[in-house]
Amino acid sequence: MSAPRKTRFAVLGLLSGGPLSGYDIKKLVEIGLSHFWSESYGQLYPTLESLVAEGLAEKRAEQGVGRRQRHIYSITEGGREVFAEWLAGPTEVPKMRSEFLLKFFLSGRDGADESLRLVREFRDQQAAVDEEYAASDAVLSAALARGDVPDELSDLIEADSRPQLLVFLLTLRQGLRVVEARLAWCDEAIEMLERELAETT
Amino acid sequence: MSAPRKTRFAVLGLLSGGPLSGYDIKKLVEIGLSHFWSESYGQLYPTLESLVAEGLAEKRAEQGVGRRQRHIYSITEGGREVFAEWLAGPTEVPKMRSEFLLKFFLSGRDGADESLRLVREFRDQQAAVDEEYAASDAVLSAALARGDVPDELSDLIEADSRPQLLVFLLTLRQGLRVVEARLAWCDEAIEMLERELAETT
DNA sequence: TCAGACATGTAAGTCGTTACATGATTCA
DNA sequence: TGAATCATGTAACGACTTACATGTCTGA
Repeated sequence: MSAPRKTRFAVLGLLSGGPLSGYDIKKLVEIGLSHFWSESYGQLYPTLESLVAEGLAEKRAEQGVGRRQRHIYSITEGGREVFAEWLAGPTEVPKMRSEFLLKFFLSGRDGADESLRLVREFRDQQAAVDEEYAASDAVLSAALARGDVPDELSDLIEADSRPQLLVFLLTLRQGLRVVEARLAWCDEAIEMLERELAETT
Repeated sequence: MSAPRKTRFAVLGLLSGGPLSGYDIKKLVEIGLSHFWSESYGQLYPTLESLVAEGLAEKRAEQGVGRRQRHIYSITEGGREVFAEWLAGPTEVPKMRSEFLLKFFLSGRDGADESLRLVREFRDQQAAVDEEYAASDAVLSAALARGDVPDELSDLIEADSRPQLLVFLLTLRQGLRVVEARLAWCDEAIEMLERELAETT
């Protein structure tokens, strides 16, 4: 049994930084959490409603002077407790599913040529991700050194919060390290497969 | 839209190595693919039925002399085509969801202490996985050097198939590399957070 | 005026897990 | 005899995504 229901905690966690609308939350996730988390509206709005129903969040209508009516949610004391419990509790060891690794494994029967093609394709994919992460890392590292928070992140990170900026940089850097490990693996795999191919022919 | 339905391809791929029962497939996935793939019976048996319904696999009842009736599935020509198309087609860039990274990111507001606790916990978790993978890697590397297939893998890998054994070893080794990258990241993160903590106090 | 961002929501469908139900055979 | 393994399947639930539906405001 045991429902993961992790969307709840992501929402609660973001709300613990201040009141937000569903739309805000979606944007924040896209800006700051996209390399390790995602949420869709179809998940978000119902989750917000259920949080309110359970007393973990409160909904308030912002009267629209100019724009369309927004619904602003704030976390309650109960919500903070539930969030803190989750944070302190056990963290699931994720069971991943990698389509690439599945293909690669299953390509073993078709011979090293096909496996090689797959690795090369994967390498290109990962190299693109690597560049992206490396660029963000540079921006954030510089910001941390200067001690200020980049504009785009001001909704996600409190001004002058060095610990928050550091944690943000570190989450990104884990992604970077993993991608670089995969890149190194690609090179090893290509070399071993090429040698295998050379020996067979 | 576009249904992933990747279980179909995993099944088709395993079937392309020879006829198997649902139970066999489950076991094979557990033995050989567990670090990057999983299947549950609740997914497997319906998938097998739908494969038969679409003419991609054939079902045959094995008359049980001793044991309970088994249903053996074989791949058809059509199944091979569908499988080959998937193998040649584009590979999805996975959108991962890491509960750890979510917690870590969200812990930034609670200060570096909480973040440190999370990283240390994660490090222990990853270290355990690392040991496991490293042990398997040693066994497989030795087998590859000797040129024989370990007994436990004889259902998954054809005897004398060096390319298959190599690919098997390489899938494992990607896992190993990634885990080791995470371990290195943990050390970096711990160091940076400790320094942050020291400077603040 | 029209594209793009802002903004909220629902419906349908897929994917996947867990728990349940059932029953045979083997071996200690 | 009883636990473990072999073996097949279903029911219920939960999580999540996509597409759809709708409408406002801002600025080029």
